[in-house]
Amino acid sequence: MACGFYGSRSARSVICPQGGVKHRCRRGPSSDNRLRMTEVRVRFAPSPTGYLHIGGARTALYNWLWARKLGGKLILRIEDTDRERSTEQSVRAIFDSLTWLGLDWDEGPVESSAGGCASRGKSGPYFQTERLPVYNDYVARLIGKGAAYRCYCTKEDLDRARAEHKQKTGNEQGFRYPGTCRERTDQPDLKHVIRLKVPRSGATSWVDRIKGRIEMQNESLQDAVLMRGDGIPLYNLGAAVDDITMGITLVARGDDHVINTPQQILIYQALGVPLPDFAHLPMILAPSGEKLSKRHAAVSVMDYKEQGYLPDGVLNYLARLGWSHGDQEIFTRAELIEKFNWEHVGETGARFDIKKFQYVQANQLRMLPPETLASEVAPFLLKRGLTVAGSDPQLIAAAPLVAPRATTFIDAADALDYFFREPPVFDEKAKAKLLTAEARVQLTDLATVIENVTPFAREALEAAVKAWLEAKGLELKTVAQPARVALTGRAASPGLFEVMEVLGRERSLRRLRA
RNA sequence: GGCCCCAUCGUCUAGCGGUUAGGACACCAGCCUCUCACGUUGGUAACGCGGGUUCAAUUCCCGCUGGGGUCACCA
Repeated sequence: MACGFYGSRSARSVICPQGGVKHRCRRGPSSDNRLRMTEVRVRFAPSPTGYLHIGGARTALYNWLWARKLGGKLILRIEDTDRERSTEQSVRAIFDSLTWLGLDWDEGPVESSAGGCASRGKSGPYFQTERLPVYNDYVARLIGKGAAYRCYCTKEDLDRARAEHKQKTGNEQGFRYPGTCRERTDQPDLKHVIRLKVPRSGATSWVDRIKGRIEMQNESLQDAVLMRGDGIPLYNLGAAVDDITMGITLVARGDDHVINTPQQILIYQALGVPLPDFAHLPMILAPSGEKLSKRHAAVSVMDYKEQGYLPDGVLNYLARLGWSHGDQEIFTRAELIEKFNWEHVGETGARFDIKKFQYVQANQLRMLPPETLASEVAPFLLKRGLTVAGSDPQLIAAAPLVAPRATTFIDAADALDYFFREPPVFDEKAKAKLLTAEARVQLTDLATVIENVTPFAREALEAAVKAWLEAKGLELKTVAQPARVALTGRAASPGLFEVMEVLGRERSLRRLRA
């Protein structure tokens, strides 16, 4: 990818904000009717300042589900206006993560086959730093309407004012721009930022698709900086202008943006353009209740890929974390698309629970057809030094045996190991305990018993072995464990006869006689 | 601290005035069984507090408490 206007500095590990604010108003009337009239256009607008974390992935998922459910469009927009922190590597991480999850976008930047960066869709470009003329245009309009103004205050001026505020109130927080340049009439050609001219009275409100009606008094709002001194837009300007020019009909984003929404609405209103719907998703919390960070769990989407999770497992868990559909816990992708709605998105921050995640993931793993499980687990086998083709019939035969015993592909690969390693790795403890001289004699007999069983399949094997045991007055459990260790090297495995069947006659005999 | 948001088992949640407050994860016990899982049966476990409104509040309103978010020329 050569979307490279970031230089090659490496990504810092920055946690994308996905904070939370909640409310308890009744939901507004659904605007499904209106949405049905016009094309639904939603967007996922990450900033490329680190890996894509699961909170961001959940936001992307909900947007994607909504677009797919209603036949709308999902736009991917890269909010790279923080030049300090944005990296090309992070852009790639966003692409890779979304692609792995299978969350495809209809418009936005795409990696071209040549390895460069192309653009798909007609409302691009989709990198904010490539849209500077658009922001200049809108700033001029806002100033023309009296909704924004040039502010010549320097950083030092503001720092001084902040210090005074702190001295006076004893509080570092709560400083607000005093409005020094608000009514300034001379417009010298000096370095300046652009600020939003927030009305001094009145209130700004909207009916959030998740949180219901939210209202804020304008006097509690700041004259936020819209554009830096260097002409690069800040979040509120970039988001509002892009959502307008890209025709976004529903803005669904993290709950930490509730506070920015009034300012953005003010921009829409000043411009006289229709408002989109807003949906603010509660944040994902750590088990302790604080903001989830990498101290608590793997938070990068790609970490889960490496740990052998399934995209559908991740998506299923993320969907259920904060959204529900009655008592259903396990969903296919198609069901998610069919059943998702904003009405059943919860208003409370949800704690990340790895156990529940694993449960959901394990269920998704078990739903895979043997062929798919085989081809997906093959790379994880390779990581253990076992070169097995994903299409290997023996692998496909073994896959269903380990599926109910595994949560991730890593578990599955581990459980598959002895089918493909010759000789198997022995659990020394189990070997010492169970493969006694006495047991070995018995295993030799067992080998003889199964030697000519035809077909060499589980039912026939079980019948033959049981008949032999009965004749000798023995119970299966007396030979099962030694046999298991001889065949698999372990004290725990799938059923003995299934294992023998997959191993085949030759190898089963060899291992029993070893 | 200001502003904003939230509040049902430990966790994720169902509930949208009258329910034995349901499900799932986790946990405990039993069953199944060649081991380990899967599966299955049962169990422990919740409406934060105080006022209203109402014949009736988990549910509606207010306050309190608690938790969270946000107060940048970050997003």
